[in-house]
Amino acid sequence: MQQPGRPREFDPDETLSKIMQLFWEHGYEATGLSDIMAETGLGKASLYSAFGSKQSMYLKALAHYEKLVVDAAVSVLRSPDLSPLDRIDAFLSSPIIAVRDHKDRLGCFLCNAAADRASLDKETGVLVRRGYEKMRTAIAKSLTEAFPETHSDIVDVRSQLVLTVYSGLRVMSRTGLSHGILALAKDEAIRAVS
Amino acid sequence: MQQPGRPREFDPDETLSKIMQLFWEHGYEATGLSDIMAETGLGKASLYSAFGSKQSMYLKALAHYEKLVVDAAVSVLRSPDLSPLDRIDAFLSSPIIAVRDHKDRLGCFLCNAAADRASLDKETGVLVRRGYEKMRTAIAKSLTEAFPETHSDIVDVRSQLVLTVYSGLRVMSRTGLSHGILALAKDEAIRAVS
DNA sequence: TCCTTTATTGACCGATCGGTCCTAAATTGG
DNA sequence: CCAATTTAGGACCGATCGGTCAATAAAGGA
Repeated sequence: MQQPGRPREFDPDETLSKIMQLFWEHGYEATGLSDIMAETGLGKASLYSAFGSKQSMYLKALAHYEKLVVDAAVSVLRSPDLSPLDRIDAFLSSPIIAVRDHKDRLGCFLCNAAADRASLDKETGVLVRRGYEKMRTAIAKSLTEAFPETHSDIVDVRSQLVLTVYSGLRVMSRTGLSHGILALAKDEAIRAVS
Repeated sequence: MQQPGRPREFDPDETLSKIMQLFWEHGYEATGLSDIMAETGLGKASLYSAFGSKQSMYLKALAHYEKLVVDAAVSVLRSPDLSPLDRIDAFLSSPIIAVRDHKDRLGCFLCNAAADRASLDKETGVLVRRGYEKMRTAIAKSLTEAFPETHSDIVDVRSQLVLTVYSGLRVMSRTGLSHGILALAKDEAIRAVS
């Protein structure tokens, strides 16, 4: 079953991934329509008809990040193959490993968006908070599993700490800080919630 | 004693403070020369002759931030009126108080620069890392004072954790997150290094 | 007073920005 | 084969971008 009219020649999801990469790496203002056209190979009008304005592209890219990357992180935090504490370790280690193995200094799109756009654009703030909360909830679940006797208030506090450390690691990783220094903070954070 | 030629009609330091505010709040790309002209009341050419290109203005603004804000934070961390641990508490509380009392969602210019520019511009990365290191050293000094018997390696690790939490708090504060939630993480971080 | 030096002002520059529109191409159902 | 519908490509839009320049103004030294 297909709509009448000429079919589109690109995969919107794939294209959105490319747009996401650009905004993720360079931020909102530093990414031009021309960059997006070059990266996706699409014309301006195609992009507009598919995704709307630049602002709308950014929000869609952020939502796409939530679906791809945040949900993957949440999966790690629920992986049955690891102990609850090892899952949190893996969660906090991922930014460090990215730097160490792939010189990946993208950081976290949510964190970058927080610094870049959240104070200027309410919708961005809503999306970022939602993504953060997803991760915090998953962290809290792991902590509860690791320490069933701990009061839930304490779990909330500690999960917030883990999330804050994650956010800090991601941001600092963009400055070129060595992964060794980042790993220090991670290990101490794990110790703090154990 | 004065140079020959027409004297400038503005205070470069005051002007740089205004430029700093703009970049701090809106980031590099979202701040236009037109914004800077409006805020400072100066003509484009005056700005250029005094501070150089936009890129150079940004770096000077970042260095200005280091001198004003980072050094002030370091002073807090050395304040003789507070116990060493209370100084660290005050340091981590400042972003939360800013949100609570002044709805100040600027975050930390260093952290914003890290997310915004550091991965695109090496000089920005150098400045940001230098500012971070200043703060970390001051934190380490307070920790050593608070727990003289602790091994210096442990102090380094814990000071890095405090700095990471600070960075995370500052970034998350820009999303509109309530100060109550931020305070949770802060208290737990203090507990972790105590 | 006149010359040199520096600062201010506003016009001006080409390039690029985000966004629109029109035409041609490709598909459907009739 | 013929509308109707949707996409693709690219010319085009006014606005704004960062940056320069020449003319003018204001100071000091001689």
